[in-house]
Amino acid sequence: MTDNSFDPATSDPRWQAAWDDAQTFRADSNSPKPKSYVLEMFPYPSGRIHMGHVRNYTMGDVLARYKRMTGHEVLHPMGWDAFGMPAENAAMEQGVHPGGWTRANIDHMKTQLKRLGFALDWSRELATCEPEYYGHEQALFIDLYEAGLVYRKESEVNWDPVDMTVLANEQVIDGKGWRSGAEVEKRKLAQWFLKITDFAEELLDGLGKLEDWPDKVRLMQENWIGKSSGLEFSFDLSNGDKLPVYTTRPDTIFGASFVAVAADHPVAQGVAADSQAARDFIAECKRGGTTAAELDTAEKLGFDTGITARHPFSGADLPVFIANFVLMDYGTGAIMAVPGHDQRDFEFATKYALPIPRVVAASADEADKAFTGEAEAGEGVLVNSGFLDGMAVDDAAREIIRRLEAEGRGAGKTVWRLRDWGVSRQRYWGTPIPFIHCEKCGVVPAAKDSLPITLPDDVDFRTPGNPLVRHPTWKHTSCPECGGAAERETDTLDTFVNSSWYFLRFASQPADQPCDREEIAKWLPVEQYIGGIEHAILHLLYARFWSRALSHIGLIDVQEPFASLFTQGMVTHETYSRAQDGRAVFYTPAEVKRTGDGAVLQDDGEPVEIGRVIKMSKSKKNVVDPDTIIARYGADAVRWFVLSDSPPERDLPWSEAGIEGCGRFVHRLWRLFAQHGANVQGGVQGADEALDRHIARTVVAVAEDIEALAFNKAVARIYELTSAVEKSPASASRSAAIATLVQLSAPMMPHLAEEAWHALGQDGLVADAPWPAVDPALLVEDEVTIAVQHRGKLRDTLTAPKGAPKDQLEALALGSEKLQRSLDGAEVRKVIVVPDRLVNIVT
RNA sequence: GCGGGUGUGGCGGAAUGGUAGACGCCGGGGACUUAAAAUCCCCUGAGCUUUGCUCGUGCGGGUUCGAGUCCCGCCACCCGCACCA
Repeated sequence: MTDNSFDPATSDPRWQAAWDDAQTFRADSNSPKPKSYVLEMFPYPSGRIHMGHVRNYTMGDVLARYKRMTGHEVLHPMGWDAFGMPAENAAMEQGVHPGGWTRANIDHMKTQLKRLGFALDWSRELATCEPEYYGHEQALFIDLYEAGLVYRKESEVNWDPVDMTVLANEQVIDGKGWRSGAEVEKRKLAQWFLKITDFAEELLDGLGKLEDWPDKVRLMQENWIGKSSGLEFSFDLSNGDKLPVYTTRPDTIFGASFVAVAADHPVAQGVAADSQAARDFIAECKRGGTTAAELDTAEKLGFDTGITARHPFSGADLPVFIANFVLMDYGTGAIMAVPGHDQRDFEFATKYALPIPRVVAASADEADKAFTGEAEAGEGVLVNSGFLDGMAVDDAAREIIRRLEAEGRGAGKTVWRLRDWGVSRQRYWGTPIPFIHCEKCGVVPAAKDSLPITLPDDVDFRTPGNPLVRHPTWKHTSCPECGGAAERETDTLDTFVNSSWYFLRFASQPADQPCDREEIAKWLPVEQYIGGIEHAILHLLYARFWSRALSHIGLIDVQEPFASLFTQGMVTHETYSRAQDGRAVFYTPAEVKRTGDGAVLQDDGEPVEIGRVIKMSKSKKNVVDPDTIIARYGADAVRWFVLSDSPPERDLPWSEAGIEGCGRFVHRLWRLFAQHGANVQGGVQGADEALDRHIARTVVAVAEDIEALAFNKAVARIYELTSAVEKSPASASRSAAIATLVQLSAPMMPHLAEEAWHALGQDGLVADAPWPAVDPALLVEDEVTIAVQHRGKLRDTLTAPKGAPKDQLEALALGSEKLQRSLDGAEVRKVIVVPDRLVNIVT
């Protein structure tokens, strides 16, 4: 080896081709090795990959390559979440077909991913927009229907009257359609739903077993499912009606001083029918924002209906208000308000001068203690509550439920926040819902042998509305039951359905069914799933639901598809801008040159303002293009950068200086390998024990770091070992260290590692090499450094034999000149000895 | 407002209750070179009366022989949200 430079432009493609030719990363379902399924969330084919993808897929890749080296049969697939609105937007804006646009994007992005040298099994690639995928999804949808997990009901949508289309929430801006600017209407449509609520309890319980999921994600899902238990009972109203309310604090029932209903509650509507004031108030409630933050800070408002509600125990007449803080779609849309023990009720009661009785106190003798400006939601004993007095909160709640149930006036009830999943989308670019509307037979599933029901290609997006509805022939078919003329369902499925089972199809892709039970059992669950926190709730909950639902119908036997979940941080970059006509104009990093602590625009040399480091986004122009970076530094430098420095769960600030440093390190490593190749021919002898120990330590530590996904730490250790090897004189140990270093860096810098492996004269691919073995004897240190402290402050460090007895360490420490100077003759009162660590002298 | 998280040099960050700042970036100095680039070596938390000492992990307390780490109370920022009765 005489060539002293490493050229990624020629080396990267060479090794990528070598892996392809050898089908190195093809997963064998029949392998006897232990399996490992490593999966990253598959991308939406938007057109180009971004740094977030690079970071996500590099993490998974390092793990996949490492797992291969440690003797696992690894499944590491890739595919495309290929249905969705951006393709239809492109169709409308650019006049291209969504399918053509999507497939071109896939081609391009696949090329980009290949440039990064990912160890992917491309033979299992799938795109959800292909009939080979969505046809099976249609079959699954029919299966779920037959199992009673699919139904239709009326539901409200955002309707854009100009574009004649349904809008997603994110497409409604200030109540107007994002494209047309038209006032959005609420329309009721019959839509398809999946019965996720049947699995609410299971999905909640299952979270407890997902120990390798972030607590944060589990908590978010728990809150989303939102189980609460309480009491539902009815008040008798002064107008003769009954008003059912739901409460989670039945124990505080004697503290109820008013009753409140939501603005769209039937009672409110009834009052509004002949009261202009009520109508005005209801309109006002609807004007305010509906987010939690808005509502929380908004003033509590109420409208006294004049109706009263008879308290079920005290018999008191409580006023009934319409209140802006009561939600119609939770519980019964009406509450008993207990101001003493609920902060919202407290604020309301204070504002409208309603009584605030105390019914829970720390002890019985504090029954009349005043409130200190806020409600008390804590534990205690019941007071001022008749037959409940003296009881603990939990016991009182049970007693109230028992009594009301015995009297047939109410019942304990569990209420969930989780609602059924609406999967209908009135769009073209999605999986056609495999149902047929027949005038005679009603809505019937398509025959399984008629699947896939494919999308028509001859559509145009110049006319408003869903092309499937407008298409001259597509929807016309015959009824599978009676054979008569019938129409296809023109709704398509939510794209979250596509991503709810793709990980199954990766593991097993028979032609005649969605997946094979045995093969699924072989590969699932996914050992490590990696993706963004933005999918913490919906995607991950839906995927868990689908696994359960498909298990429920006997297709697979997987309750939890993802054994371990990791959510990586975002890739960020500082922003560059100038104020122009009172607005900020942003510039891309490529247009800007950093100058020490400032930055100037390349074009005019004038300064630009350096803004906050935030997530890369097109609108702020703080993006760097992976292709440009790969072209300049090579794939390995980019991979190394996204693994370095920042812990993977935190944000990664991209910087030009940082990637340059990584590029330098790649070449530095190469020089080490290349020089060694030149030197080794003499056959170097001799051992270097310190280096041997360092290698052994590093091999173990890097393995631990990779398994913990602590890539930044693994990187630091490789830096350290590199420096140590560079500084060490020629020896057999050094030769061994260099081969080891190649193996250690192989998961992270696979191209360089292959090139070096080859140059060192090793056979085959380093991708197929095992993880380096370690002699356990080398991990045992025989000398340790002891810290010598005086009153907890470091005064000296000493070397001592490992395992030295306490008195020996104490004597050694007391012999330290530096310590004695610090002691300055003071009386030693106590000596703390921590074996192999430190001696602390207390005076 | 509620829930969760984070806070350590100029920057990204290390650190089972036991030597704070590993490793990288930036910066400074030097070597090599006609010169530059590349590369290599050294320095790089602050302060001071500099063989060394003092201070220092958002702020204020506490526990401990010893606290970045544990406890209590604050502050700032980030993320999530559904007034869930």
